[in-house]
Amino acid sequence: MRHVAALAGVGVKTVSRVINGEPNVSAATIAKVEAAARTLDYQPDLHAGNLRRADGRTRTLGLLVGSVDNPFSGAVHRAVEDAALARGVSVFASSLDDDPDREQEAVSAFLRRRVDGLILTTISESQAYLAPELRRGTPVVFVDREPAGITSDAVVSDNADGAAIATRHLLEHGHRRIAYLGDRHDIQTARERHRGYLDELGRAGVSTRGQQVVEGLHDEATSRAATLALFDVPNPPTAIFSSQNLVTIGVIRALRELGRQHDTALVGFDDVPLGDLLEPGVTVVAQNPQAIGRIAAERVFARLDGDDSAAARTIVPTQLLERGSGEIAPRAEG
Amino acid sequence: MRHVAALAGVGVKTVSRVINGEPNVSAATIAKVEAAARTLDYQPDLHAGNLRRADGRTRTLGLLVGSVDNPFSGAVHRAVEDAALARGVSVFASSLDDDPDREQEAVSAFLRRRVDGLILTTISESQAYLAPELRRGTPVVFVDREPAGITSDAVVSDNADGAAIATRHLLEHGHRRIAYLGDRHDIQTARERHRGYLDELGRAGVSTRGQQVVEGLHDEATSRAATLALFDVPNPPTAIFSSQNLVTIGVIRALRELGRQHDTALVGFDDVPLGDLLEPGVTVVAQNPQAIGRIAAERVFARLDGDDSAAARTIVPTQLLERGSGEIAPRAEG
DNA sequence: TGTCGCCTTGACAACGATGTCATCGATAGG
DNA sequence: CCTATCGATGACATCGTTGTCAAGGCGACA
Repeated sequence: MRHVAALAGVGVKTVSRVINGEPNVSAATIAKVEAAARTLDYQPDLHAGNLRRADGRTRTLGLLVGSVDNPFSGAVHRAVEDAALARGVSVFASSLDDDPDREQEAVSAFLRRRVDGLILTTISESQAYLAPELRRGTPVVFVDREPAGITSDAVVSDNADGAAIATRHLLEHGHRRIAYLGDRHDIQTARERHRGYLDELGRAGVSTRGQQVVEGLHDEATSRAATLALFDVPNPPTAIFSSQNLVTIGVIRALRELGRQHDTALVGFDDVPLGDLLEPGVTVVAQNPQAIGRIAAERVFARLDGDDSAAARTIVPTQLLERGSGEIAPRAEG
Repeated sequence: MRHVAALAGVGVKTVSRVINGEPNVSAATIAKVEAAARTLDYQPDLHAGNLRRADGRTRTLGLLVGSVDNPFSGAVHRAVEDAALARGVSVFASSLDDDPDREQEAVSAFLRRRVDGLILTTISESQAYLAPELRRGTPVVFVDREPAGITSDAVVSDNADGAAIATRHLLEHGHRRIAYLGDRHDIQTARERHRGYLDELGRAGVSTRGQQVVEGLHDEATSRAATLALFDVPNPPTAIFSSQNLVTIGVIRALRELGRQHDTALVGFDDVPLGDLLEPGVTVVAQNPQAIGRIAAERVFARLDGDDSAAARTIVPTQLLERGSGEIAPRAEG
């Protein structure tokens, strides 16, 4: 900026005025400064400005998702980016990998960079460590999973309800042996989905005792292995509820290997890419990651714009997509 | 930091020393400062530090990909993040949407935030506008597509070669009417893939005249429509080469609607999620986005570490994955 | 015991920008 | 013609941090 001022033959403050479009600068001066800026290919330093600027905004957001490589996360990310772009805000994106240390690291990196707001998927037992930052006025919106040990905005799917819908769907198609394949128990949504499954069985008066329940599945490989094991017993399940997209994919692989994809019902939680093109099509309780991301971003910006209403939990509806795999009838008892 | 210094009863410079782990601070002082920092929940301001710091590094990277929502982009992003995380670098990720204005906007936003390096997928005709920034010493690595009007590192797939492999594969299976469904012609990789297709037909002595070539396809919907139209002529193609993942998905949808997925061969460029689970499995020339992202990040960091060798173009091999759709024999002439 | 040198520490300027305020000249009003 | 007002401009302090440098204290060594 000094250089631009020197080249244009004006003071730095005048350059600042031109760059920021402040009023009360003569047309001739504006032209001189703009020419100089172009010549020097000047880009203002946003951070230096922020240091002194009144609002102290970095026009930057921190986003923590499961993994930027996961379709659900990608959709959330894209929605957040779209909302941010409209306001000239850039987004730092990081992957959680369901690792509490990564959560801490990422949040800390965001805060050191003075992001204006945080949109977080979390895994650690408590997010109480964010309390000081919240008091400082930084908006924090939790996505996908609700926070613990702290109160702040959250945008989530109704996991228990969605799991119940999936389970009911299978019950309604006559299944009574419905295996549950779930993610790690330290994940809040996994616990909720497990609960929804059990509750629905209970409501239907179906014993939860005889059901095969496997938790701790986190990727395709472990899910595939767990599915294969399901059929290694006398009375294998006639239906499977898989509570996460990668788990669902593992189940599909295993069922194909066993040649049982057409005689074992499957409903997954969270949509699977190209799920409608598989045979059978994969019936899922789909979440709405676009809406989750969009609403979370809107919430952050509303807070930044001064909204100080009480922290709210927004529930984004799930939707049962019947594509075939969930509508398979139970095998005749054998 | 002033507050921490005041609470600890020391000077700000001493706090700075403790925070940065500089030597020559007494153990007692370190303890006092750390206690004060914890009490106040102090987070150093990275940007303020950078303003004065000698190296002027923000420990920040700008990444521009097709769309953070696209599986290819997600994989690149994840690889870049992994490399960056190891060095304490955070990543700004933006989506290009193949829009030149977005390219300019995103790069400008990155530069205003003083990123240490850029990893870019580009669409505008020339990246000459980056020359001043390059001269300033900012490493710029182009991914997926090569730059124009400027020389800098690039990490790409061999698009023409991959397209030739796909085409040859179809020729070897006896096809002579091989339709080409491609992306917009202003995309460098799309042109390369088109070229590879034509070249291979030429090498095989197959006329390119009679082939149906549709370009300008950018999403599932347009690709689906174009595919349906392919079969609206007297001698429809017996094979299709689709030059991009979304285009491939559109083709699959259309072939299913027509009931021709088992009698029309298909090879796609770029892998498709769950492509191995479809029926038939989708034969593709797969790229290696993980490697592309990783190598690009390594390149940026090598440059930052002082590597000033000539700009290099790294070609990441493609791989033909035979899964069924590409091995379908031509229909008997009718 | 004096000197030297090392460890420890803080005062101060500087990074690149913006907020505040004073100055200057021109214009309008009396 | 004088003064009040306003537009245009720049000097200067400041944001939070680090680089530089000097000073004070203490132990070691001659």
